[in-house]
Amino acid sequence: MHYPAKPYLCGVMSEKKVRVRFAPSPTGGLHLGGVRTVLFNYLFAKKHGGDFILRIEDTDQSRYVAGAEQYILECLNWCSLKPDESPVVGGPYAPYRQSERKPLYREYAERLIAQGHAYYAFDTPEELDLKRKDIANFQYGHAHRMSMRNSLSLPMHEVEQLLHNGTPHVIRIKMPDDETISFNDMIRGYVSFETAQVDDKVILKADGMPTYHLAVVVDDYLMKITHAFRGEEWLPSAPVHLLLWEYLGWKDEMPQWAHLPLILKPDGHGKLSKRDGARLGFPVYAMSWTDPKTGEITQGFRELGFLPEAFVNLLAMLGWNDGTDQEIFTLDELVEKFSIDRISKAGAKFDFEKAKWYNAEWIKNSSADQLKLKVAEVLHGKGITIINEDYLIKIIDTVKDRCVLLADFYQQAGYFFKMPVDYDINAVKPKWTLSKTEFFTELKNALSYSETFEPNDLEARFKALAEEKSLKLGEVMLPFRIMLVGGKFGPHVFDIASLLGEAETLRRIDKALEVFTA
RNA sequence: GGCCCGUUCGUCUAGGGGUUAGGACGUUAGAUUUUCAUUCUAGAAACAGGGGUUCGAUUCCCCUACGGGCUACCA
Repeated sequence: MHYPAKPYLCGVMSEKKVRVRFAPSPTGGLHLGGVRTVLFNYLFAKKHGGDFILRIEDTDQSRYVAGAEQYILECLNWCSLKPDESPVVGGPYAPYRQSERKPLYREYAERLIAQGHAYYAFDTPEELDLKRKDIANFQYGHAHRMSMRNSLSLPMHEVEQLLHNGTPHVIRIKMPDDETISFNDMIRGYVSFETAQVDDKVILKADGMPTYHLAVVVDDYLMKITHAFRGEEWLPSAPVHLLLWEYLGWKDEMPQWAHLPLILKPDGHGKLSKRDGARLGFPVYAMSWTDPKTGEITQGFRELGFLPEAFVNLLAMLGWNDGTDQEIFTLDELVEKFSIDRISKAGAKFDFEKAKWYNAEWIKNSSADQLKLKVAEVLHGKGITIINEDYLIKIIDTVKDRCVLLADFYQQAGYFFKMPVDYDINAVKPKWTLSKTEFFTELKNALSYSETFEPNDLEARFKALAEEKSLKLGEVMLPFRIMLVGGKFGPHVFDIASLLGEAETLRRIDKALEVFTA
């Protein structure tokens, strides 16, 4: 059986309004690959004037984690990828939590049984384990289903008795013995499978909840999803979904599938996981996540000091490009330029160095005004309270080119608000001389004999005094910097002095002199 | 093991039957900056292998190798 590709009309999308969904399972922090899936969903929807829906796939009650759903919502909000319909904003196809749609699924599963496309199975987990141990490569499928305890193998009266007694059971799809199922993936093109290789997946669990397989089909249908994006790890179960769409009689309304390439570990191989972040020293989650049970905190991109614009930008470039050399994109530009046929097929190893480069670019290209709130927050976290916004703006403008992460603003701007406590004493002390003490003592007068406190003026006075004292500029510039900043970094030293102002500059010279000559 | 997907510099990728195989990150060297960073210039660095098809394959086809995914009453 072949499911032909519907014509994929890029930008035309005449017949139906585009509707896509992101359907995470609320089991913990949101992985960067998850955010990329959201992003591609969102970009595709917005590009085609469609809707982006958030649906919570919480069908596994044993894996439910408190707070995870709220966390996901916050992530989307932080990235500005706001759903048009979701458990919180609601929508015409509510509820958007599968746990709240539970009663709905059984009916469809029963319908499949009535049609002979599914069956009850009474095997206990223990029995299944045993079989798997007994028979190498055991698959619950055409080869073994008749030797299991289910409504296909058992006499009808026995099945009725078991059901009547409320015996725990699941419902499994009955895969055809020997068919070829194929479809046209928007990213991969023609893909095909032999049904004989696929097992009879459980579609309704003993607790009455559907598994992903049933839930995704029923909800995508009911929610009128037109295009389904998901990670490549779902490709092997696609034939189950395809068959379900057909058996339920909805084949003509099946969404077009797009299986996204995976994001891989930077070293070695395999899917990128939370553990890799901890091991290699970079975040994997969008935002910090605290495990409610263990209290363990996993740091996220947001808390490490990434701008959401940069995060979205770098994620978009992991597996997609617009065909030009452009690498920095705003969300709006991405929406405008996004196209599925420019998504690559191969998985991408995550490169944290490049990720940081994106953030540095975004910081450099942002205005001080755009950054001020975030920088103020960073400084505030270090005990610095901003009282003069104009001052902060000027400082951001002079230091933002040297910051890669927002947190760097503390190192790069903190000394504008706080006199240095620790000095890079080794850079000055060994070469300190009495004439330097003299120089700086007199420098205070030299600098204060002026109505202005402009960099050029300060520099001229500084140089004149150095010459007068027969000191090489290099001998006193660095000490001056360390007096004001504490270390060997920062913008031009006279810019710093100018920004600091006369009183503060003189104060720092005094204080540092004490330390240097002690 | 079986099935499915994939393979261009270290990494992300552009390209596509005839190209000096392009860009970016990182890296190396130099310039600028009397700190550091930014910036600028230059350099090293890739079509997995073997068969076809073809006048010609990195590009199309097949095989192999390698990598990845799946193989739960998890998603």
